[in-house]
Order: sequence, then C-alpha cells, then structure tokens
Amino acid sequence: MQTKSEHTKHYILEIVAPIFNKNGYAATSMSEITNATRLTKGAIYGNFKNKEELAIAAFKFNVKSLMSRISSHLKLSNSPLQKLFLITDFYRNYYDYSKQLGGCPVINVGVDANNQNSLLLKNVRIVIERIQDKVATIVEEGIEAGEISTEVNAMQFAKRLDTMIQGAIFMTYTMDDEFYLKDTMNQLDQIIHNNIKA
Amino acid sequence: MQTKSEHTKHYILEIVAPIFNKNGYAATSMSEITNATRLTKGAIYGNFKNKEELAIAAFKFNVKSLMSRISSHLKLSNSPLQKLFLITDFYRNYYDYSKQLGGCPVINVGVDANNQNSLLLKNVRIVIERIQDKVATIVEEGIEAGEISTEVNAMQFAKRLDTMIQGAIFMTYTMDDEFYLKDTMNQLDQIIHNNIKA
DNA sequence: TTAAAAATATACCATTTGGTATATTTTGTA
DNA sequence: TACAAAATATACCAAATGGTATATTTTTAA
Repeated sequence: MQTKSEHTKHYILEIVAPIFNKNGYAATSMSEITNATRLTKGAIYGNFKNKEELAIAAFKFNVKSLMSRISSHLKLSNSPLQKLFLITDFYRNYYDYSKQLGGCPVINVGVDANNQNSLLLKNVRIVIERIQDKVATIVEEGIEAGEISTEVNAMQFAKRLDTMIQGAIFMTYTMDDEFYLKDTMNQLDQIIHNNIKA
Repeated sequence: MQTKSEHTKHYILEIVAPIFNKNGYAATSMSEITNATRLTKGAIYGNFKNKEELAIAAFKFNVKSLMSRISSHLKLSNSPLQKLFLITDFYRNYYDYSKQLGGCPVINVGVDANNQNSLLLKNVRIVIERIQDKVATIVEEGIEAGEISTEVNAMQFAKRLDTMIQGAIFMTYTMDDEFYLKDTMNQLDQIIHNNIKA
C-alpha cells in the first residue's frame, strides 16, 4: 500500500476516466482535469508523466471496471451455455451502466484513437482481443461439456457476437435509443438457441 | 453557378472533409486547414462562419458523396430483393472506399460529436434515419412485389441491418481487419436468403 | 477601361494549450 | 521531535488556439 501517491492516482483516475471517455483525447484539457479533481498541475504531473499517459491510464481504469463487472456477472452460472446468455443479459443493461464510465470505452477510444494516438489504439485492440478470447473459450468449454454444438467455430462466433454488440452500442448511444441494444440481445439469444446450442 | 465563392467552398470541403473525419472536431485546428488548403484565414472565414459550420459542411460533404455512391450502386438492379444484396455488396468494399472520406463519417462523427457537439450529432442522426428509411422502403417494395415475405417487419429489419453494418465497420477500422466487414456481409446475405426472401 | 463589389491575404488579438522549474507543504521514519 | 523525502502547490513558459479588423487583390458589370 503506497499510501498517498497510490491513493491520489486512484482518485485522479476515478474523476478523469469518464471525462476522457466522454470528450475524447484532444477535447480534454489538462485544465479541465485540474478543475475537476480540484488538484493542481503539480499533483497531476507528479503522478502521471504527461497527458497521453494519463489518458491511457484512464482507459485502462474504465476497462478494468468493465471487465470485472462482466466477470462477476458471468459467475452467476457455471454452465458455458448459460454464460453466453449471461453475456447478452449483461449488455441488455449496458447503456445505463456504461454511462457511469462516460460511455463505452472500447467504442469511444477505438474511434477517437484511430489516426490520432497509436498507443491508445493498441490498448483498445488488446482489450477487444481479450474479450473475444474470453468468449471463444466459453464456447470451447461448452463444446467439451456437450452443451454447444461441435459444428460451432468458437472464434468466429466470438467475433460475430462482438461485432453485433459493438454495433448495438454505437447505435444506442448515437440515437439515444435503447431499442438497438435490447433488440440485438434478443437476436443473439435466438442465435444461441437455434445455432449454437447442441 | 456562383462562380468564385462556390468553387472555393467546394475546394475547401474537398480537402477539409477527410481531415475532420480522420481527426475529429477538436483535434482539427484551423491552422491545419489553412495549411492543407494553402488558403488563408481570410478565405476560410470568408466562406464559412466558424469552425463548427465548417465541420458540419464537411460532414454533409462526405455523406453526400457516400449516399450518391450507394444510390448509384443500387441502380444496378430494379428488384427490391436484389437491391438488398447490392447493399451488402456495397459494404463488402466499404473499407477501401471509405478511406477516401477519411473513414466512415457516420461512426466517426457519431462518436466524436456525442457529448461534444449537439448540432453535429443531430446531423448524424438525420443521416442514420434517412439510411434506415431507405432500406425499409426497399423492403416494403419487395413485399409488394412478392419478392419478400409478408412476415418481415421492414423497419425492424432496416435497423438490424444497419446495426450489424455499423458494428462491422467499427471493428474493421479499429482492428484494421476486413474480416469483420466481409463476414458480416456474408451473414446478412444468409439472413436475406433464409428469413427475408418470400 | 474603370469603379464597385466580392474574395482573399495579412497582421493582429486575448485566451488557452501542455508542460516545467521551483517553492511549499505533507508524510513517514529515526 | 526532527528531518529527509515524497507529494503537492505556485508561478511561469513558449507555442498554438479560434477568431477578427483591415488591407489588398481579384472579379464582375457598366
């Protein structure tokens, strides 16, 4: 427990993460950060090398929160097949939840960082790959357990699921309409029922 | 033909539209614009009231280009059902095409403008609605022509198609991997075959 | 050809930007 | 309790920001 410094870093990220996520990198100024945290530049730059490092830490902070939330939700069942339904269940309420993070970090930073900040973009890609691997692993476990059809290509399904979810998140945020998320999750449930289940 | 001014406006937009689309609103500076166009602030501000008006005009410029490209592609067939396949056909090559625009204007500006610029966001929403209406109309015409099942909810299908396409575009750009676009279009073709066709 | 109008260039503005050097305060420890 | 070290505050910097007032050039029409 590094006491002071670690505590301040966490405090800063707590406040700064949603700001970066909402505004994007360029539109977030260091002065907005000092105002919001009610700290001075000394405190910020004493804990983070520069704006870029802070933005990356902020992204990771949001992702950590998101991933742990999903993980704990998936613990509600031990069945791989049921875990798939728990994923769609999670994203049914994603609009409300992700607003706390300042939006979906994957989409916001993914779009914002493209052509702008290769280090941030790299971090987004790693997160996406991690999510897809996680889903693919669940599918494989489902196949082994006999719950999921042996015909299913685990990674292909993971990518398709991810693609549809990202599309739904984007549409829901841009149109401010939860229909897209809800309806897409219904579609995915049907796909799991009809094409994935053994 | 408003001669000079109209010509310059078009010239400015031609150069500026992909820059705004790539960088986003905040990350695009007026000096970048004067450099890229090799014009001075006098010329820019003589033709556009301010940065916001220029960004909106740039977005509309890109959308106009995109929409006319789709429209002309859809003229390759008179059959509503075939038009649906032409949509997926168009988006199969969307990565290469949209790079000329500096990326997908709908996704880029949709994400960028959220929480940042309500006027830009409003324009994005209008475009999305226009696209969905267009698709829904094709479906309805297909139903009337007996090519598409009467069971199909035109607007629901249009929204689902749009959602999946946006997801695929986001993933392809963020991961720099055309798999997502190609695979999603294959999926959509199958859906059209299996669930949409009469 | 010339004069008015339209278009563009130039020079400037206050404010904000990310960042740093240094002073001050707070903290943990001997 | 004293003191070094860590953490934070203060004051500052050059450069860049969006925007404007005015000067100059170019165009159009008489």
